[in-house]
Amino acid sequence: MNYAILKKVKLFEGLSEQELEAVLQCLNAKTQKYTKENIIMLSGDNVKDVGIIVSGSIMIIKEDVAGRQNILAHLSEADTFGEVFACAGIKTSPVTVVVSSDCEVVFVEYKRLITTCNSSCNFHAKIIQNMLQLIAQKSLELNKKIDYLIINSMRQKLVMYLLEQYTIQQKNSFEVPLSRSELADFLNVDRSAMSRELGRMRNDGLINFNKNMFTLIDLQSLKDNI
Amino acid sequence: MNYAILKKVKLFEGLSEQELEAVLQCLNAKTQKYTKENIIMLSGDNVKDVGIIVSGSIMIIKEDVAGRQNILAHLSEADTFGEVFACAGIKTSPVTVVVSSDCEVVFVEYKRLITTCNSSCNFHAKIIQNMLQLIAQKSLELNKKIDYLIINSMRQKLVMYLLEQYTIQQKNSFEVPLSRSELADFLNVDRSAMSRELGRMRNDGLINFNKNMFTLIDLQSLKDNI
DNA sequence: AATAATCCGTTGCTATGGCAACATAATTGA
DNA sequence: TCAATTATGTTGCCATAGCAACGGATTATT
Repeated sequence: MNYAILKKVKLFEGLSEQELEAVLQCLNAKTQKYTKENIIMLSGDNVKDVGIIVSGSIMIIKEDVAGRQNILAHLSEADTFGEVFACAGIKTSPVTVVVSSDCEVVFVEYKRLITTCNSSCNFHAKIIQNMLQLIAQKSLELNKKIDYLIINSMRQKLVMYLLEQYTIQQKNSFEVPLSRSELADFLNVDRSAMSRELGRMRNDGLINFNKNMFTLIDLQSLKDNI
Repeated sequence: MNYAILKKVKLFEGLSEQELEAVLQCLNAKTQKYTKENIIMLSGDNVKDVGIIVSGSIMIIKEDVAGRQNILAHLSEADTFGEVFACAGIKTSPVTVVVSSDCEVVFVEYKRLITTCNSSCNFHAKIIQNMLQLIAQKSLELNKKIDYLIINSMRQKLVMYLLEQYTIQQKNSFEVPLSRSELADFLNVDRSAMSRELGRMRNDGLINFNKNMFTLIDLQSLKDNI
């Protein structure tokens, strides 16, 4: 077990190393390795355990009825997945989880995670508190995702995304962490149409870009486009 | 205080009447009345407390950058709102809450809700457990909302909605709980365009409707339209 | 290095659906 | 009861964006 990473897991925040070891034992933790493109969980699959990413990264995606993919989230080291479904007590997953770069995942049994067992596992209370925060924050992320989805102009979506990156990275020039097709899937638009719109925005003197480096030229006009 | 309703609140599940009274005292519960159309909380407002609906109903909405409204949820008696934001520890609300029919809301202080105070309030543990489930389930609802939003054909959205109502109500003919404009806001489409599409679906022999009564005529073809 | 595979931009075509403007029906309120 | 307001349906216009098909560029594979 990679304790260096596991210590950083939000779910285990505030636990001593000893407690952490005990937890993992108590939760019947098991490590599993996956290679890129593999599917860890398919929408409709039985939700078994909560996954903790120890290395690599994954994507949480949804497919609409036409089969188009939509990226809900990118997760990497020390992130967890499946806890919401576990806590909500549903049987099948509403999302698909795919490996985005070779990864190692520790699975723990969720039943034991949220039900206080015997007195020797009194860290459960702490874990439940952590879980509460974690799930609330994930809920907020979905909320934000919805902000993107309810916009129905592609340019607005792009502006919103770029301004958000600008806010995060605090620079006019920054690298976007998504490939073009990933960005399109994230914004729920067609890749080629997005490519065209990015070109238009460049023509309009709003932005510039080269590969994944984007430069916001006219911030004010960009904001006016929202 | 209307204990008959408060007893049904998910958050207080498993509490005795005495405990419930103690909780409300401990949480500094205060009742507030609102009339239709009023705004209980505006997107961007400071999140203060958790609201519990004792009578009437409300809507949780989001506005996109262009000002178009999107209905996230309808809540009524014994439902709660604001708990996610409270638990996530954010300061401003990402959603707007409007009164949909005259209502009475009990507000409780969320800080006290999730932090165990003194020993006399040992029901906190129970409440936290309830909170965990509640938030997880709300997260799932957002997940479902996203299912609607990522679809980009209006007919598919409508079919999805109607089939869901069919599943819930177990009848080929049923009343939809939303007005036309509410349905449009819920599906994130233009009302008049939706009206047109509903007409097309009727012409195509898929459905029939009169006011809020809908009849699914050709279930198979409907499903094929997904 | 050569080939294959993937990524990304380009472009033409076209259906979809947003918007506006109006008509009619239903509901509310005085 | 009548007027006013609101809800819903209708329709024309047209911009947006999806789709498909292709080509060049970049990356991976052997």
